[in-house]
Amino acid sequence: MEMRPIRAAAVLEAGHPCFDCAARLQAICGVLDSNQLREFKTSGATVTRAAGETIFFEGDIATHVYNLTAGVLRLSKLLPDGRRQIAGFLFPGDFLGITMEDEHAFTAEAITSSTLCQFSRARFDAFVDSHPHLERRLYAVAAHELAAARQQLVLLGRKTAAERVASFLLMLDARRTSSSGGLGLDGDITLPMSRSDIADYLGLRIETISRELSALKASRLIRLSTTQTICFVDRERLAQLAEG
Amino acid sequence: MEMRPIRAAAVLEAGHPCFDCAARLQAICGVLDSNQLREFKTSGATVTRAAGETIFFEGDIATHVYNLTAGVLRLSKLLPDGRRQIAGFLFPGDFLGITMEDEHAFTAEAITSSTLCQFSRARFDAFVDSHPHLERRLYAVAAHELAAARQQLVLLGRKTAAERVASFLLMLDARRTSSSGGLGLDGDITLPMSRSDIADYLGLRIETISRELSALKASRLIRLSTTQTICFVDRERLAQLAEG
DNA sequence: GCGACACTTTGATCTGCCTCATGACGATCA
DNA sequence: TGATCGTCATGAGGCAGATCAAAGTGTCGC
Repeated sequence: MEMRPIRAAAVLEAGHPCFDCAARLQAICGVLDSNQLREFKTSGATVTRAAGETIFFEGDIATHVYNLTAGVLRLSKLLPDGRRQIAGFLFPGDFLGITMEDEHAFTAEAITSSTLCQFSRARFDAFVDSHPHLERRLYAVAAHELAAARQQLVLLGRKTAAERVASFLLMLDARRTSSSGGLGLDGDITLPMSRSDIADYLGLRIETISRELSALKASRLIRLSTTQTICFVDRERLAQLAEG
Repeated sequence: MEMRPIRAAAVLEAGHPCFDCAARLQAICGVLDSNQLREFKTSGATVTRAAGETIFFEGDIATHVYNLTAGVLRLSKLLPDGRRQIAGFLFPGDFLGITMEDEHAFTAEAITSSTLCQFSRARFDAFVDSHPHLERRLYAVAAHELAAARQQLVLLGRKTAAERVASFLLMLDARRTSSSGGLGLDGDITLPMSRSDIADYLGLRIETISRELSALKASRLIRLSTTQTICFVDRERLAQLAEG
């Protein structure tokens, strides 16, 4: 099932509600033309969350779906004793709320100050019903997320701590190139999330993240400008390390 | 996006190509009526694989998609040094081939002798294009697989060996109840896969699987009729163990 | 039945990452 | 400037699960 090139006009007229949305072409909205987009946008609302605030909790009834237009989110789940696993990070353009269940299986929280387009599930479904290429786009998004999750299964099931951290840095860089707002000079990437978030994403402890980053730095594969800014020195060897 | 109850007739006339397909109602075919189903089925082919044979390799061009009608498959990936991760098992009724990439990211192999309905990607896409509720069903399948994969992320990232094995047994039982062919008396479930497959699915070694199953047996949570047949003795405590 | 082989179980030891402890660093604010 | 707090880094030691080794069990062909 390929994406047919139903391309929306890249430029919107001034005054369009999505005029200054940087994420529009990355998001599912990318397949809508100016009029469809206006209708879509006005069927929902814009909501913002400060860093640390929650969009929804695991177990909440899934009443809405969202498009993330600015900021970074994490999707996480807690075990009864407090162990936490982060299933993924969301960047501008990402769709939030793929599920066929009544309840959310994961908690969604803002890592940085974030902006989202919010739609009620009922309205969203109705809109999708009448826009077949949007439905197709949604399937593509789900398939993409599935591929990413399965890739992460390999990492969590079989990779060493060093391989996990290397894979993570490369993955983050790959996404930054396409969508994220965390830009920098050349090989510089910004880590919007804390060591704790990285650890819970990679199935490690924060001490291990620190140690592995220090080791990568000592082997001259990366440099750490600040604790949140990383510069690739030898991407080749990093990629080798990531795959074992 | 809910499933509207576009329900196909449950009973097919004799002579219909899908007449004796046990998986029809579980598979994506469940939303097709008798005529649509005939058209669909005859647009593809039926293929069989013996235990251990491969349907496709990771890296192969994704030329076809499949419906598994009988048997059990595994989806796996190898790291260069031979470490293997199994991303999931497929049972009758499951759809194989959700991807937007040109290449398969995982290898699909038959664990038991299996039968599949095979469709060329092009024909399948065309058929889906003209059957909107099939498209919706595909999205539901992708969303379901995504939820399962994320659940597995929690297991691989944060659960102990004992918790993983307990979770696995319960998950297998839950699927058997709905679709699998591995029936048995009451609480008996059949493990169609080897210890090695279980280990590579749970991110453990086969010795650990053996030890944990022995431990569950010793604590009277399960009984092992044969090495491949397990009987739940205390499902309650098993479920508690699975969640920590 | 018998032998060969693959899979599974069990035991002994090892190790990679976790746990616990402590200190460094940066941000905020008085 | 210094005090307080949260995040990050680093060291020492421990443990869950890996690794290595060997014996038990089932299956298949003859």
